[in-house]
Amino acid sequence: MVGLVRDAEKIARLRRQLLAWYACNRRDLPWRRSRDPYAIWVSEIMLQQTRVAVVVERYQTFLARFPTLLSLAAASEQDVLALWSGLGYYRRARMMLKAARFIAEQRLTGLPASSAALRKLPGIGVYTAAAIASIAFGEAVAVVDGNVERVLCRLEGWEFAEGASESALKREIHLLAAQLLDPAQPGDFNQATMELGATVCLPRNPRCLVCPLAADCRTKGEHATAPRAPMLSREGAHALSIRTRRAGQQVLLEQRPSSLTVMPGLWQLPELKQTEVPGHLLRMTVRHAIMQVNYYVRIRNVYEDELKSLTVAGGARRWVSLAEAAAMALTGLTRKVLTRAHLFEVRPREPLNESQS
DNA sequence: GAGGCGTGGCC
DNA sequence: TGGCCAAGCCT
Repeated sequence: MVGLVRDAEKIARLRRQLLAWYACNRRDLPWRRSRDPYAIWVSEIMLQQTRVAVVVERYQTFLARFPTLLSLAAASEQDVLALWSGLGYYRRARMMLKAARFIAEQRLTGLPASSAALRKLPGIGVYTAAAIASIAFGEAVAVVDGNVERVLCRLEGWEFAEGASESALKREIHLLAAQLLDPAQPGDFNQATMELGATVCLPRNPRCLVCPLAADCRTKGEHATAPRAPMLSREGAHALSIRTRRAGQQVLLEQRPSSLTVMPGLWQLPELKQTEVPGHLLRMTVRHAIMQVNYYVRIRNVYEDELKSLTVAGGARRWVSLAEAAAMALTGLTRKVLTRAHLFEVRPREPLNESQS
């Protein structure tokens, strides 16, 4: 399977073409302007299973609020989650905070500088350890993420065989990535491969005409991808209420119990039963996907004096101003509803929520 | 090792 | 409209 090892010339050519392409085509992303290992770390955690466009916005805000590892270590979990609100996979934020506190408690000067040491920190797996080590510290270790897998499989014509173990192929991919890696500039090489996968060697419609590796590619983009687990799409439905005080501009939020596996500790609008949002009170409907479930959520207003007659669930509750709410660890759905209801807009004169029934 | 963990946007 | 993702990690 590994046929490259004796072909030093081909390896040199691939490196040269990839790096030359990257030098001209790299996107100007904020974390590429930093050499700070902490900043690289933040970007890599945020980028896990998350689109670049979303991360670009959040990365700057996060670093402005927590500019150093020590400032993060001193933060409360709720403050960190508040900045993570809407990004999803909230465990990432919790683990990053945990790692920052661990480093601070050990009185270390910063992140460990080797991939092996990084790997021991919570939230840093094989990929992230290699990414930080190569990009921030120049360690000659290859990264393998979804992009690299796709690029190398297409390059070599490797396929995920039906029913066969994926681990053998994954091992080959790691070996090949390690062979190709340019030890002189591992950070750039790794980012170049990922960038190629993200912008040229696309999953569905690869742009082979502009690919710097096309001449050496065995598939020209034609290759079977790994069989995906069939996505179940269930329909769920529940209702949320925007509960407002008539006098003050406040909403009622409840905190999800810390024992939950999904979004523990985050704040949300109180839930209602479907029947408690009849059509004439419906303010809006929001589609919101949580994992593999599409929820069609019905929203109504509930004023404070109506609360007693409606469903009451357990959990901590707080009346908060909209400014406070905007700064809290809201679930993505709640943030979406409050934004879409224009509650986060500054409209001083307008009485809140009385425009519709 | 498979399943759990979020979300906004794209087609 | 609704299915399908996108720079993984943990258990």
